Amino acid sequence: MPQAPSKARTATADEIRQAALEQFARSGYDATTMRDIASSVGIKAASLYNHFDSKEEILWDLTRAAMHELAANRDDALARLDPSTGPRERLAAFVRAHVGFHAERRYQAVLVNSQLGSLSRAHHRKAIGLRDVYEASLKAIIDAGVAGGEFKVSDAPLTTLAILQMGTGVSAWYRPDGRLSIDQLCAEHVKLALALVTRGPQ
Amino acid sequence: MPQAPSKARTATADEIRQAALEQFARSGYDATTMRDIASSVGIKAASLYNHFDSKEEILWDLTRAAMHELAANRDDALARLDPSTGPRERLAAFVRAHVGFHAERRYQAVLVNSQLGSLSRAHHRKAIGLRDVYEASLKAIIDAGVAGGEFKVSDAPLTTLAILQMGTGVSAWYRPDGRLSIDQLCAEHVKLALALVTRGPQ
DNA sequence: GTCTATATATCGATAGAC
DNA sequence: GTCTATCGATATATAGAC
Repeated sequence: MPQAPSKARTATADEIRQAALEQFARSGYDATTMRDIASSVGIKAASLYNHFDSKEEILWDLTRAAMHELAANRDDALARLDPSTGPRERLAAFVRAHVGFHAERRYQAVLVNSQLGSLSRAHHRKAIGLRDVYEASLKAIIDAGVAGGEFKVSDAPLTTLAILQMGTGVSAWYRPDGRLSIDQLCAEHVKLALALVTRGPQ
Repeated sequence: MPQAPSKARTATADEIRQAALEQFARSGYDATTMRDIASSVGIKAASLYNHFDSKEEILWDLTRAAMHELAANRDDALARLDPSTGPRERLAAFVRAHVGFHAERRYQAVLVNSQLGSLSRAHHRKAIGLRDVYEASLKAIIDAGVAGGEFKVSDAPLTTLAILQMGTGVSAWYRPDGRLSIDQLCAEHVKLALALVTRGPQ
């Protein structure tokens, strides 16, 4: 399958991606220099320009890939469900995919959650568009649950953001050697999300 | 009452604080230059050093103040409650204070939530300490509710982070001319938080 | 306390040899 | 595709006149 219009997928370019992703996520885009990235790869800064046109192009390449993979991860999870699956299981699948991504691929998640402001205006707009579509896909699941009577929420847009935000925050503190496994983390977040759409007698 | 060991409270220093806070929050610490801040105040960059020793000192002054005011805001809200008030109302008061701060003073909130990494190591450690204490104060409310049987949670530490994270996210998207007033926003978040600690039959 | 002028450092990016 | 060398811009911060 042909590649989307990003740079060629050479071994060195992938090493640059990996080094830049880790450093952008850990130190921030502005605090990371082209010399830092090159040093991690074992080459000189000038050589980076044989693979990417600019520092911002590296950030956009990584951001765009991360957001597409986040969406693909959700699509995979939902596609495995039977078409007749109800909103509760659809919400659970979304939350498992969302939280799993934010734990397992936290560098990509941190990039998407905190470095969009360093993109060029044009790329920033595209990123916001992708984010809006992602949010809308959760909103649709919640709306369907409300329409069918399975969910009860006081404010659907706010509940959507709250569920996303709980999972997004995982990327800021999750560590592979932490108290909870990723599976446990996802399971707990499914319970939390279901509690938010299941207003019992309080 | 004598001032804590930050810089003197002169009119110009406060103008610098205001300009720096807004620009650090909107553009990020690294992307904001001393010239930018000075220009907003109507002076030259060199003159900033008559009021602050360094750019990082401005950031720390703002961050420290924001975190102390966030805690004071919570203390005020809890102090207004009768000592015999139960966990549900204590949690509600905490969430109202937390979300209200993140909406009403969103520049300060953004600083605390996304610019800690630009602090010096020593200041960063202090900030993390303040954050941990703040998180622990919510955890204590939840633990008390669980111990008394009013709350039911599957994982108290994770529930604590989830409630904080929902409110923290507000600072990223809230706008004064938005759909919900701050009071409405706080009320909705109280409902969300109570749902997370009130596991009814799902 | 503000200014002009500048020190010193480092940034992203380019030129051209190999 | 990598390197050395460097450009040009800009950053934080300082020195010293007023």
